[in-house]
Amino acid sequence: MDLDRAAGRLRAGGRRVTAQRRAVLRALTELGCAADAEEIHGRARRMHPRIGLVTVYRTLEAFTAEGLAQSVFLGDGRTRYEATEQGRHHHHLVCLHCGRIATTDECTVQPLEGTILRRGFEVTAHRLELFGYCARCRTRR
Amino acid sequence: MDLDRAAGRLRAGGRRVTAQRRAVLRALTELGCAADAEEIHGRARRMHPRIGLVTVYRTLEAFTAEGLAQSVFLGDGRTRYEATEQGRHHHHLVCLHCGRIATTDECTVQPLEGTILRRGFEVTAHRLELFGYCARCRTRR
DNA sequence: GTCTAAGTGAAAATCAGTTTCAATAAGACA
DNA sequence: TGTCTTATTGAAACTGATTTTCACTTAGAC
Ligand SMILES: [Mn+2]
Ligand SMILES: [Mn+2]
Ligand SMILES: [Zn+2]
Ligand SMILES: [Zn+2]
Repeated sequence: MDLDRAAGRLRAGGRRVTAQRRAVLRALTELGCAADAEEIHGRARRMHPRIGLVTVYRTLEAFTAEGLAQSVFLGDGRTRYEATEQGRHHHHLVCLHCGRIATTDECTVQPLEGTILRRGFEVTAHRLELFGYCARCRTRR
Repeated sequence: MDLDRAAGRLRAGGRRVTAQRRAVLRALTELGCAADAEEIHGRARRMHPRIGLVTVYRTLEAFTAEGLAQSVFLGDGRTRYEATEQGRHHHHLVCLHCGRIATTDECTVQPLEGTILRRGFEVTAHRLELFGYCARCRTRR
């Protein structure tokens, strides 16, 4: 998500574009997958040293509301975030041994959503995370 | 999961079978899907009035480690738990309007696990939650 | 029955995330 | 460009979920 597009979305939502928000947006894209608030704060500080962690939390909330970011839960007690990709989505493969995160663009959930709709429930979103052992950890262990 | 089976699994893991753990196990099966620690505590108290919330947390941790229970994350800031069904699993449909939870036994994730394995990552578990609007909330709103 | 380590409860601590409030600064408008 | 309104910010205090500490209890092995 480039800055202009993001700025437009924020303004469309009645929100202001601040140096802090630009810093968080850049941190988010630089960090890639599933970064937590502390990590995002640390990275955002490089561009805007005075930014507070509170502002990072508030910004992530605003970004999520405007569809610029989305939350990811990996079960480690903190909420993680990543920039949303327009019209696409991916899922995470979490290695239970080393903690590294890989991703898949493949998603086999849509057909299931159809079946569920036939039962009356309209699915608008889903979360899928896969856990196991990455190639590295599977061989040398 | 019946008591004998559960007791066996606990003992196999070097753990003891206590009145508190029996109460939590029963609470878990009575409550069904995705109950949080407070709810489980409230229910367990009916059978064992002196049980503390701390013990409930510790028991849920033990049960999870022994495969008797599993955690569920619905994104509301608390960890939820449910008894594991042997050899089966299901997924949750969370209504974004009324909060009610429905379930599906259908799971389209396994073929994806195969594809992923071909890339070297061995999937041992997955979490899938679906969000949207239930029949009730979809019609009358 | 005795013994020992696992388990328990209450209180205190931790940790992620939220709220409060006074100061700051987008950006609409003159 | 300057003025004004109101969203945003940072620091400190707070909240709510979960964990840790520690003295006491008890399951279950012998
Ligand atoms: Mn990702
Ligand atoms: Mn369930
Ligand atoms: Zn790994
Ligand atoms: Zn509903």
